Amino acid sequence: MSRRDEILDVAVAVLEEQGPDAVTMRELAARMGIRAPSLYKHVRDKDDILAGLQERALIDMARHLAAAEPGLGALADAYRSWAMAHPRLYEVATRRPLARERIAPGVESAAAAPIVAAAGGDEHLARALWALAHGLVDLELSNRFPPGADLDATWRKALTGFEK
Amino acid sequence: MSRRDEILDVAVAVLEEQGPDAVTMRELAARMGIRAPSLYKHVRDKDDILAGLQERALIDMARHLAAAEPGLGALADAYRSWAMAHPRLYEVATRRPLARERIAPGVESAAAAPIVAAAGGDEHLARALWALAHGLVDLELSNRFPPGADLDATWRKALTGFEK
DNA sequence: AATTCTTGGCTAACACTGTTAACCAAGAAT
DNA sequence: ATTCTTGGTTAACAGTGTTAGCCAAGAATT
Repeated sequence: MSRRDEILDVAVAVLEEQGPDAVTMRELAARMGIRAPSLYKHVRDKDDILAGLQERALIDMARHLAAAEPGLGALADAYRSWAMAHPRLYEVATRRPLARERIAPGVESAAAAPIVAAAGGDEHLARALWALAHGLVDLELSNRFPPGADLDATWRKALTGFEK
Repeated sequence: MSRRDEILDVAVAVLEEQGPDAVTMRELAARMGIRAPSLYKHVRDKDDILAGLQERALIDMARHLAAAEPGLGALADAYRSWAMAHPRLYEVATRRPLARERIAPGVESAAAAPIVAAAGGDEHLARALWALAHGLVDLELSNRFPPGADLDATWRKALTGFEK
């Protein structure tokens, strides 16, 4: 495993354990037993680390979505459950422009594939479904829904419009 | 107009002109002809400023949505056009937990009202519609859709599921 | 075997961030 | 005439990402 990958491992751990503000060059370095400037021997800058996290999130989510049972409902469940299992990672991967230059080719389309399949190949429908799921997750993660809202019911209602 | 409101005015200007990273206490102060520490006489901390921006965004968006023609399509257009007219403000207002304690009561429900109305009072449907619109806007703003994607068509397709 | 090159660490330092403390002048209130 | 409040000031601190310059150890080359 490359040193860069070790850094990304540590970054994921810090992110999920202590939140995004704790993902600092000095904290990552400390966990690895080195000093912050040494990180730059393996990584271009902090943005490079975040792009790495984004790529990892896409890959992992793609695998999770691909393993879902067939059908729109199961796919939606998979999407939501992945996000809720890795909330910080979901945010950091999602709330920044896709760094297409820094991400291995095919990763983006692999993540999209299960959704496109569920949409029967209709790319507009696929994007609509994706946006719907992302919107629900994003609003839930940033506490925009009133406390106590029955989000299971909301998800069910949301999907009725699209189930054939 | 209170000094706090002046600060928020400046913050909005800096945000839209130079992006979120430029919204710094020293930059805001410089534009007002004072020094950074003086801002703290009118504002609790930087988070207080961001909460103020969030409140302003909600109010302005509520007015814009309320002025839309009746019908789901027009409401969706209004939502999207407001976001595209104030992209940075939309982000900063949306990508942080709703600071309900710092926001005037009624603002949140006023912003939600037009959507709830369009949903015929069904709160789950309203939240689904909101999430759909937010998801589409959010993904567009962070450049997640492939370059050149026909988003008008995606919006049209997205709404077909919900038009009665 | 002797030399050079590369790798991956180090310290020191810089410019910038939000924020606090301590001070002070001017007008309002008593 | 005195005191209090308002809204500004400078100096400073801890923490951020990042660069420059140095150096030891192992790899590679002659």
